[in-house]
Amino acid sequence: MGTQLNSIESVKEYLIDKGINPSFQRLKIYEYLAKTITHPTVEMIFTELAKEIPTLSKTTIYNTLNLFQNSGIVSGLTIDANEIRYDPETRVHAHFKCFKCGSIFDIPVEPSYADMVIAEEHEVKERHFYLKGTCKNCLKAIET
Amino acid sequence: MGTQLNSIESVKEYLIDKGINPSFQRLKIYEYLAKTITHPTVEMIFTELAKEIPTLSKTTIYNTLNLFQNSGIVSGLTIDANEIRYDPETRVHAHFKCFKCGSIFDIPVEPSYADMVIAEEHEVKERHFYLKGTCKNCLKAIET
DNA sequence: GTATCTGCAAAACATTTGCAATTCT
DNA sequence: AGAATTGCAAATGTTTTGCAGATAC
Repeated sequence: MGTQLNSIESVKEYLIDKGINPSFQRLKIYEYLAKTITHPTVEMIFTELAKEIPTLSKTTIYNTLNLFQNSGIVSGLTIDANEIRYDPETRVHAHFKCFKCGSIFDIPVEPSYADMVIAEEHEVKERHFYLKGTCKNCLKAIET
Repeated sequence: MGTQLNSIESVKEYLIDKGINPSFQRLKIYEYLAKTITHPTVEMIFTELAKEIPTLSKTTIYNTLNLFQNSGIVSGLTIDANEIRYDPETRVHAHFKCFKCGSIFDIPVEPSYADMVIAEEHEVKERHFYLKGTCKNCLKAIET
């Protein structure tokens, strides 16, 4: 998972292991996701990587992220309409989105948490927990 | 909340109580939401209500739903990108969306559930729990 | 008669699709 | 050469915005 992949070499091995042909663009996109904690949108990924890869197109980013999602190594977060954010962390955790500054924070969850929703007889494959409100940074800014 | 509002009169009282001017369109939109368990999209609301109100426009539905959300009587569910679904139920509960048929089910949660995510020092105002997978109806269909 | 509400048409975005050019082996 | 990948341009689909006409008190 994301956090241990600090070199291009280890990203390469990781993608191969997941059955994904490690093209230059795919490596760079996964590497960027793995080192970024902000759960970026396609726009953010594009803006950042286009500095290094001037020929990069958003279509490739969309293609690549869809491929990553289908391979189960990235999940798409639809915390708000009109933007998908991408997360290379596949363990169960929650997300907090701040109304004011728009930041998204990872929030740890109790280990037993995931089991507390009884899904009747449905077969559950994904669990998403989103909290929204005002983040501690913005609260601090208001106080003063 | 939604479930007790079975007459136009009680919807009217409810909207007035929430500080919302109960226009004809607003009454009809809220009434429809309250009696519908499928968490409809704007498209679905439009298709259904346009039968009764031929002059109705989607703009009015968007305006009205945004108004309802700002007044806190409806919440918008962004379970998937590219569609917002609307829910007049404001108590904490989870939603299950079926990959196959697209249906959304309400799922009850343990009373203590909502407190199990520690949001550090963030001020939490909304909690969304989304499960995805294959619903029991689709599972049954596959068996046979 | 003035505020508000409605709804058409256009704009704004994010995402997907078709397809041609490019790259890799 | 052949298969996979990339990326431009156009299409799609949802939500928002500008504004003129209708409605209500």
